[in-house]
Amino acid sequence: MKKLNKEFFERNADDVAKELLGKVLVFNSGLLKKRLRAKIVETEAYFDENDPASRAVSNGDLRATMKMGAGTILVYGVHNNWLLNVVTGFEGGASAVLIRALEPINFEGNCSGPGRLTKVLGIDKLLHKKILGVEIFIEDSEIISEEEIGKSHRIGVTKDLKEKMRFYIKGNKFVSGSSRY
DNA sequence: CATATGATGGACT
DNA sequence: GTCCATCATATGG
Repeated sequence: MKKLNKEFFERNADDVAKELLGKVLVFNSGLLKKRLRAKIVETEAYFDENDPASRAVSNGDLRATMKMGAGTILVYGVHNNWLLNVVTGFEGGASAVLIRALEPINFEGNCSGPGRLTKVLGIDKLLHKKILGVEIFIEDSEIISEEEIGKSHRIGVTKDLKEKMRFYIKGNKFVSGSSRY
């Protein structure tokens, strides 16, 4: 199975977010000495200064990180959680895709939620600003058709865009969900 | 150093 | 649906 290359991420964040559904996230856990694999089932797209929900607006470090090359890993800490993102678009632009939920393939754990999945995998800010490829990368896999992709507003965001920027695989039980969603 | 701030999660009505 | 504990940053003095 081939790794997704940089070109895959050098596109609009919403396109990347949609196509990332069904792909396989691979995380080489040095701590567990194990290669963890999980299917991406839920994502969100974030943009630049024009996106009121993006932390690129108010956070200098995140803005700088999102303007780095496509395929850069961005780890955002909020509340007591780490959220895993991948920088998208071209260098100089500020956009990223947030990985919100995973379906575990070769391990056990509740990965239905951006904070949960990082906790289960053991991801923290050590990965911040690293490039997708060694510790963590994404493999090409099944393609989710447009009809199978559900869309909604982004979660927990105070000021969201009119556009629906959250994408998930319809009917997948690993998609994060509760009364709040 | 002090303080404000949540891309959350979980408990509760 | 609402409420709130919690804590690693970012930022300003």
